Amino acid sequence: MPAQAPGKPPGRPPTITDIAEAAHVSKSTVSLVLQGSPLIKAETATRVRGVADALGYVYNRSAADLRRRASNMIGTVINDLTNPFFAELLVGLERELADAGYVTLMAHTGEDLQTQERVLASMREYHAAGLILCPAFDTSPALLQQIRAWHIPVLIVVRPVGDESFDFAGSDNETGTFAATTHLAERGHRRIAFLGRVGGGPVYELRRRGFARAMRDHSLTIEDEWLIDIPPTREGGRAGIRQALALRSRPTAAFCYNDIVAFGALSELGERGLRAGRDFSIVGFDGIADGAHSNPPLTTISVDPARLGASAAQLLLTRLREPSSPPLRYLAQPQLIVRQSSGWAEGARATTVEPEALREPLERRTT
Amino acid sequence: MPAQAPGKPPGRPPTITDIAEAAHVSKSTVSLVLQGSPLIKAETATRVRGVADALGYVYNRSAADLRRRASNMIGTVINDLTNPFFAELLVGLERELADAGYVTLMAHTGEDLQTQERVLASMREYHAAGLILCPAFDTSPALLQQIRAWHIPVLIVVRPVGDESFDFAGSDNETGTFAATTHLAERGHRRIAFLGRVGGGPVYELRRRGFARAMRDHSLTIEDEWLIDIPPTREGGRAGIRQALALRSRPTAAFCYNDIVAFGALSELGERGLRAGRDFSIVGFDGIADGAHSNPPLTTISVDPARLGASAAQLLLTRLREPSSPPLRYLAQPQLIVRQSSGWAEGARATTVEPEALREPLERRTT
DNA sequence: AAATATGATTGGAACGTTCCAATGTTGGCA
DNA sequence: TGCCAACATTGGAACGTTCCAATCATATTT
Repeated sequence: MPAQAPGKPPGRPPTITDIAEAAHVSKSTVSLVLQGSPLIKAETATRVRGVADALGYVYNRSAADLRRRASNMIGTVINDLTNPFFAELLVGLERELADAGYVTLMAHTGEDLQTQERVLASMREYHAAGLILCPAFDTSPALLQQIRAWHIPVLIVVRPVGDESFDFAGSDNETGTFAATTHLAERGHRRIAFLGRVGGGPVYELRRRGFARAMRDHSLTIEDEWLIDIPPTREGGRAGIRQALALRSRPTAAFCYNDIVAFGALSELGERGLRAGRDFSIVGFDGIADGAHSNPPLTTISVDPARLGASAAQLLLTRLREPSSPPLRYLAQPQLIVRQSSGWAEGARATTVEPEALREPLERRTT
Repeated sequence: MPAQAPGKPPGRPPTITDIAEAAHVSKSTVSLVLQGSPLIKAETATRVRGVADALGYVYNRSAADLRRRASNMIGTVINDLTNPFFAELLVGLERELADAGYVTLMAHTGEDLQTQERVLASMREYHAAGLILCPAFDTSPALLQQIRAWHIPVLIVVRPVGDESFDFAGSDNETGTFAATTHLAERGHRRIAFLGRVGGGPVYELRRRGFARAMRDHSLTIEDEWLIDIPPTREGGRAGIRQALALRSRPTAAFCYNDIVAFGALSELGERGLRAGRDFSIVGFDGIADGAHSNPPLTTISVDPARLGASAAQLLLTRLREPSSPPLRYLAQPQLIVRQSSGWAEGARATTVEPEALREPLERRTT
């Protein structure tokens, strides 16, 4: 602990040169010690370290970064932290990076392309060792090409952009949606709505495809009006349910683009005196923590966002180690978690006892 | 845009010296131009800027930071991003900092004191211009004294720690809770539970005090068993309701320590076939976005976390401008938002029409 | 016409690291 | 005794900025 008087002005913080003097070695030696180099004799190293502590030395990364032409910062760009999915992803990401000795330079775009461009440029100035990008909607592949010219490793997360030549971590959207829809079909639902964006990009496309495939596999037709175009928000979920309930050939269940939409749906159902899982079935996608404690608890396709974040970090770290290996790719296999929001269709009867809802033992103190 | 070939090796990025040469000025001039100094003639400035763009120049902050002995990074330490309250806070924070030309070095502690200490030290090495700290539970004032000795401005957020000599941004917990409890009392509830931690630190104390004061003001007594000790999590909310409903003198309403707890409570009520707002009343605290779309929508005390974050950022920026002004302090005045989760007690009848639920017009695309 | 003020530009020494090449210092071996 | 290898350590030139003091040109005042 430095013996710096609380009120006193800084007074020129010690540098490796100061340590070198005090320890009667050269600054090169000190530098090597601080880097944990095996070149230095063990006893010298401990002595130097002792002196450093005694002087209250603080490593100066600006200086090191300047000389090394690199930093230990990873720039992380998130499009919507308001969605717990991304918050949880970020948590997993940051933890993994910190464990590896990296520090997270974080920026939020709120889906704004200009902001996105600005923060990326800023991260470049700061010499970020790598970038993790959850691209905003409509991010152009051109931007990525540009970043590539910066010669700084980028990992795209969640939403694929551009060709397959970029490192990518995401989830298997088609398989996940297929599982979700199949689950509803197996519970006897024949009229199933899809609540989400039309033309919302590749992720939407894949989910819609999984939905269509599952319907086909169960010989169910899809009425056009069941594909309900809403923004992927809680508000959107509400609106989607309102629309769905007003349809001629009214669905008895809905797959929701993500958990947020599903929450909106649950809310709207509740306000109409309907209970999800009994009067109407809802399945979400993402597996955010809140889903275990919504009303009712949400059946969803879990991609385990925190784990996805951790994997993404791992991928980038691998890339940093192997700058010129072929594109890396990680697709989380999502998992169906059955909770109370999805039930049996009228007429169809449960032949077995419903499985108890899976409930995470997660226990975290908050606020 | 730099005309750098996509595959080619970097090849020594241009520096101000290169620009100086190309523009036939000194590097001092270039430096001044980049800083937007008024000392330089306008036409020279534009010419230099032109050359810089042409060469694909990128400002090197490591170098600048080394020389200036300072950076434009603000270290932000969050204890629990998993709680949307903090996620929204972070969003507000980051946006404000970015607008002011600062970049956010973000770390998540997950309430772990060791992690907290580690990341703070790391931010110090990176020469953060200032720190924003949402302290983990049981953060010792000693840690803050230590940081003070670093001579780097710190702003404490949400949870006060140590004496009043630190800059602080938070919300008026007592008044907020008072309003929440009053709301329940005015709706005819006489047996009101308090779901939260006992001994959970100053924030808990203040909320409990506001609760007690409101009860007293309405001549209501508080049975000990109504003070239900649960962790401030969704799980905790569930457990709290289970306990509450099992009590001899069973409450008809509950104030929840935060919105997360309230969500757990709503979930548990739902699973027991009870409807919040009709069979039992729930009020939360924080005003996170999800509250507008829970089932049912949540009555809560809103502190507008995003705005709190923005204010916090402003406070720190002020401090950076005025390093030695007296301690700054910002207490957000929380606001009661009445939605459907709180209703009239049995027997008490609504004499006026219930106000329409306030619903934010927020519309954000996600995932 | 000299003196002074104002405006525009510049040299060069820092800032605190890293890392290459060089220098000592041992000890082993022929 | 001399030679070489292995081990420990070291000088010093970068890295790309900033900013002070100095210089040079031009305009204004006396």
